[in-house]
Amino acid sequence: MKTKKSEETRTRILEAALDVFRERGFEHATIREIAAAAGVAAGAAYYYFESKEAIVMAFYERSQGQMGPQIDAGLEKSKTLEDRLRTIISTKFECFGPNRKLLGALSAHADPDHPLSPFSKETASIREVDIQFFSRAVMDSKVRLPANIKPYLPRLLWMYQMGLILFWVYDHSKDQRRTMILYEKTLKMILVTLKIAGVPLLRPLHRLAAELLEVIYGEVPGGESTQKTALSSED
Amino acid sequence: MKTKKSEETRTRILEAALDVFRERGFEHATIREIAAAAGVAAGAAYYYFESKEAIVMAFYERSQGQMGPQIDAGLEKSKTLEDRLRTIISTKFECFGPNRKLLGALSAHADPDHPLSPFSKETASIREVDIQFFSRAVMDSKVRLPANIKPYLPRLLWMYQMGLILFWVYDHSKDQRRTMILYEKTLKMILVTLKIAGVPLLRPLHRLAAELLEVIYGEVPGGESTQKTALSSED
DNA sequence: TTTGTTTTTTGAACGTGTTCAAAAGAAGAA
DNA sequence: TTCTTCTTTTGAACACGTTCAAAAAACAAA
Repeated sequence: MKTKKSEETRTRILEAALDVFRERGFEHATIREIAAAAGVAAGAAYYYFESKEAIVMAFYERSQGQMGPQIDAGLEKSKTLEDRLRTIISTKFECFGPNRKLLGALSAHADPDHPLSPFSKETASIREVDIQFFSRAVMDSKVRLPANIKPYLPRLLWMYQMGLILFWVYDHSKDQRRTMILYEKTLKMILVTLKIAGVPLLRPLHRLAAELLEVIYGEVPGGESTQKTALSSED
Repeated sequence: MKTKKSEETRTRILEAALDVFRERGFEHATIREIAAAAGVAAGAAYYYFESKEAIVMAFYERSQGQMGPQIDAGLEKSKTLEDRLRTIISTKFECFGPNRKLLGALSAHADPDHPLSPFSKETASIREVDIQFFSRAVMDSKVRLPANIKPYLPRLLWMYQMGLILFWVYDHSKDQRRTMILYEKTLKMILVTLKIAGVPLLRPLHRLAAELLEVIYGEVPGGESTQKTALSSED
């Protein structure tokens, strides 16, 4: 039974953890310190969270939840694909901003089998919600892409955004200026690329890309499949 | 003084570690187990290696050293850019093959500040040797690229290769078939892209790419700079 | 050989994330 | 209230990576 008090304790621990993380950095923060700050025993943290890193994950999920409406509203207003992508990505930068470095604790997991990896089946639902934003951004926009590539576009854009965020997390430059330039330039490049995607010259690239995407994401456009991991494998 | 015996003990520990890693996997292998297998006390490992992960790094360096001549010989023989790139990349897959999963222990570090990150200043010399291979591959090949992009090509190809390897490390498919397809298709795509890079239609992309690369790598083509990290920042 | 110096090895101890049996508390049911 | 059951909390204990003072071994100079 989900009692009120229990949920309160959970957030108290989460909040305390975020404080300590911000102060000491993720690695130097100790569970005992966090527990003390939350006014509970060390073991209590493990009643609510699977691991130290899972606390960061909880923060991530919570942020994602809070971003949802904000992104929805933004997408409502903006009309062009560029505006929509900017809405999604900029919102993330803003919301994660105060805890930017914290995300470094999660980016340690490239392994899709690790529960906390952005590509794991455990994080599938978070990821799917996220990809949905990009689906909406692409939907009824003027992009004309070959039918065998278009279905993958939202996932590719999500991947792009993950890369951007990763760069951002470790960007030491003032106000993460370098990330902003990366953002600006690469976004333009993507839009230009989508714009000229129709020219016959690029046909060979399309073919290759389509073949590749089908294998990597293991899906034919229109077919159904139970894909759980971000880059599904059928081993 | 570097005694013979000392070096021998070091490799004994390294070899024992690799055995245990292969058997138990990196995470489940314990230092005490490794030390026991090497016939030394637990602390001894730390006389020779900075950390458990540093042992994997040592393996990486050693492999890199062994690959060098092999790649050199291969580059000598092959004439086209495609052949050269295949030589470099395939050699890596072959050499790392038996210890593929081990590299996962290193890929945990996206943080360029971490000593064991592929992008850190500590690993700069390894990285530079590696990038040299790609320089040789590009050198006196028929690729015609704008002068403001071409200098970055070796580093971009190195980055591409790192991505491939990362995918490979976590590829569960039989014989890493999916990675091989990714390899095949993306390599073709890169070659096609380089081939058509000259057409005027792509001019806007060139401009954006050049501006971006200059900021990210912090270098003007021809200027000197003391870049230490893989994606240098001037904060 | 003896003495002094440097390199190597040891293993106990530390700090940390994590586990878990047991205690404490909350919520009904009587 | 008292008994029962479920949830929450505790804190000692564990395993592991790592440190380090001290012992041992190797070496150099006399």
